[in-house]
Amino acid sequence: MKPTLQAVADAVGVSRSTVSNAYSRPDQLSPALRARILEAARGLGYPGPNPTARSLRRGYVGAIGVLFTSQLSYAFTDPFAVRFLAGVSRAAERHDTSLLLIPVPTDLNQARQAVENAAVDGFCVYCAGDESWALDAIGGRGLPYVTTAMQSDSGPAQRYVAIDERAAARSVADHVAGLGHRRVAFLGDTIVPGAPSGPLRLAGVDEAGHPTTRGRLSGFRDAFAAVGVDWPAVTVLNAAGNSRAAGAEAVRPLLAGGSPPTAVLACSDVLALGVLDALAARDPATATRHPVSVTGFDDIAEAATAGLTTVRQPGEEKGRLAAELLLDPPAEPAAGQVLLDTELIVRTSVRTAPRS
Amino acid sequence: MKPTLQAVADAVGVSRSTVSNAYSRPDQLSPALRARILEAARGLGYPGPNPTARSLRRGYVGAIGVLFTSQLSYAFTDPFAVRFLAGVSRAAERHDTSLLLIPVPTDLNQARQAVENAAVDGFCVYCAGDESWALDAIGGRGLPYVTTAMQSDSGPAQRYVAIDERAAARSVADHVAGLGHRRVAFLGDTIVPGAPSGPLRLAGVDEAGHPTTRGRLSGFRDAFAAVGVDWPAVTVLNAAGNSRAAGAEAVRPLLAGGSPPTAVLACSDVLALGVLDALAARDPATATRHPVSVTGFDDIAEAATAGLTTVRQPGEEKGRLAAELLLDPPAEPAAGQVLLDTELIVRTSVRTAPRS
DNA sequence: AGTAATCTCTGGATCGATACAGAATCTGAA
DNA sequence: TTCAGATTCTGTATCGATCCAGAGATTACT
Repeated sequence: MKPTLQAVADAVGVSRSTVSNAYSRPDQLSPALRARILEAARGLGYPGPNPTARSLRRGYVGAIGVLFTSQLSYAFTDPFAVRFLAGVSRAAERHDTSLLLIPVPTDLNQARQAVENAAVDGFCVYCAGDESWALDAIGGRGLPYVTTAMQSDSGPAQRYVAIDERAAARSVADHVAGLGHRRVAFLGDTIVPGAPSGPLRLAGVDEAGHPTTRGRLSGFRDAFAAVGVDWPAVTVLNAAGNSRAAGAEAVRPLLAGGSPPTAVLACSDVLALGVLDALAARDPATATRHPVSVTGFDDIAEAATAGLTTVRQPGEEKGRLAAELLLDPPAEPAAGQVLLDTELIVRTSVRTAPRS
Repeated sequence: MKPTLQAVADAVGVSRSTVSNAYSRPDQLSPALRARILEAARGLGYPGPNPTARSLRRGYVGAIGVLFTSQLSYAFTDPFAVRFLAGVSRAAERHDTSLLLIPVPTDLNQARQAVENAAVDGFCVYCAGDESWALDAIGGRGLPYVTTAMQSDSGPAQRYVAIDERAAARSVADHVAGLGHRRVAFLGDTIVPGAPSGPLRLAGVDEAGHPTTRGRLSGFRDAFAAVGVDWPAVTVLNAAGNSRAAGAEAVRPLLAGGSPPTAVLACSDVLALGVLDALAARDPATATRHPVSVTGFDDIAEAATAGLTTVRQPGEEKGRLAAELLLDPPAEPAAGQVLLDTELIVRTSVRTAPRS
């Protein structure tokens, strides 16, 4: 059994409080006594105050939770999520705070419990779907949180670091439309829960499940509606997951068809890279007959080497700011609602539309 | 103030224990009473047992620490570290365990304290230098840990998931040597603490600070010694960090020189990619006059697209196994010491050596 | 009916520390 | 010498739960 504070106190012949002070408030006792205490502690093999007991008494933990409402390992699979995490960790470092990554079970009840059982002082919630249950649970515990998307019931005190998804998406789509593309496809991840990979019939963007996807699709739609390509004329492609493979698989049938789109606008770089994979796999003849332009979203590192035209959002900055907002809340509530700028990055993956 | 267990107990008119059981041991009370209790809890806004108090009493936390002895944000910057984390998180998910990522201050005393203050049940230590102080601190707390490298004082109970660095490095180096390269350079990150970027005079590999680097350099050395290229004849290049930029910067002077090496063997893919960057930046004339082969180490995703010849080590597997070993220790101590297989991946970045 | 076994629930002890008010000792100035 | 003020240390209450031995009430069995 590891010795406790009490054991050290007994060994030195002082009170528990004094030993505690030796560790946590050195100014409260003479340096000589403090030295004696630490010495004795070393001798007994006392490793310092028990972190859990300390948190209980102090009422704070020194850690913030980072919540991915999907599978935790996703956080390390998606390059953009990784950059977000990098930003969060940078802020955490500055504040001497640890990061607790919590696996979220698929069962909603268990998921809620996971959030309720996390020993943290607050949460950074990475939004990639419906996380209202999580915000509920966090709020129920009275803990502060910051999200990466404006919440629908967003009050003035609701903190977030987000981008204007719709405007950002519109900027790439305008670029594509401006180059003459009219037969286009929009590609998104799990647009409708449970839908199969491939073309999807959607009455409108409102049917998209995730707010982020909805926002991006809206931007795409707006741009093409502005040049006379109305909603039913565009193809909506559903990918079964946010991965290259899923992106490639989703477009494949369309590419094999007689008149493929001249451009595919994807809701993420990862999906877009998948499209490029699928295009590269076509035989050269069809490739020259039917050139296909591609755009992504996020501007991850691979996008640059792949020459992918995309819209950049500052991932690390997003994470850093979110954590900063949580750990060091601004006095002005308005300062807690941040909309980051995005930037259209033009590369080689979009060409002028071929004359039909 | 949030209500406590006691408040709920009072409201229902039962004892604290019973309310506690309602949450943690449903089989210990009648379903009817349990329902009434949970109902009352909802009514009062009781969010469930306080995680910290629970851990204190139960004596375990439900989280494991992941320790990067360098800067925490490094963990998300280095692709191999990210894959390791992905593996750890996968295992954590299976065991319903959270991951605590702890920022480690540069000051050694504070660093030790950070480890001592972490509320966790054990540690996965990602080895990338000297972490003996951390292992000491963890051991001092009586917590279990698993490392990613054989420790020097490794007893039979010492758990780790590692690779044979030397043999792995030798396999790529043999490949390069077999293709006739004799004028070569070895590139490593921070080979000697504080050394500047660029060529380094080393009496032998033993002078390399980090065990991992030492192992890899040894493998490189062995391979070339076997074909008659002895240590003083090879150039050792020091990179100031594990990044593309650092890799590129480290080789630049050598490439600019009159007789550059015909091959550069890097201790990591990231560095190797940096070398490729530097090579691509040369003017075409010198590029054809002095072709340079390059090898990496790890086989990260970018290596494939860059055509980098490298040696693959299973990063996710490493993380997964490490966490698994920690969370579910094997009865046999020998099973706690894992050496993973590596594989030479031949791509296009290594060509036959030009005839001198 | 009698007794054992089972099911529910209770209460005090405990996990390992920190907070805070106050006691004891020491300083220095009048 | 005396007394206010600073310094150093103590002791009790407390953070919010879980554990465990055992009390009552029920059920089961012979």
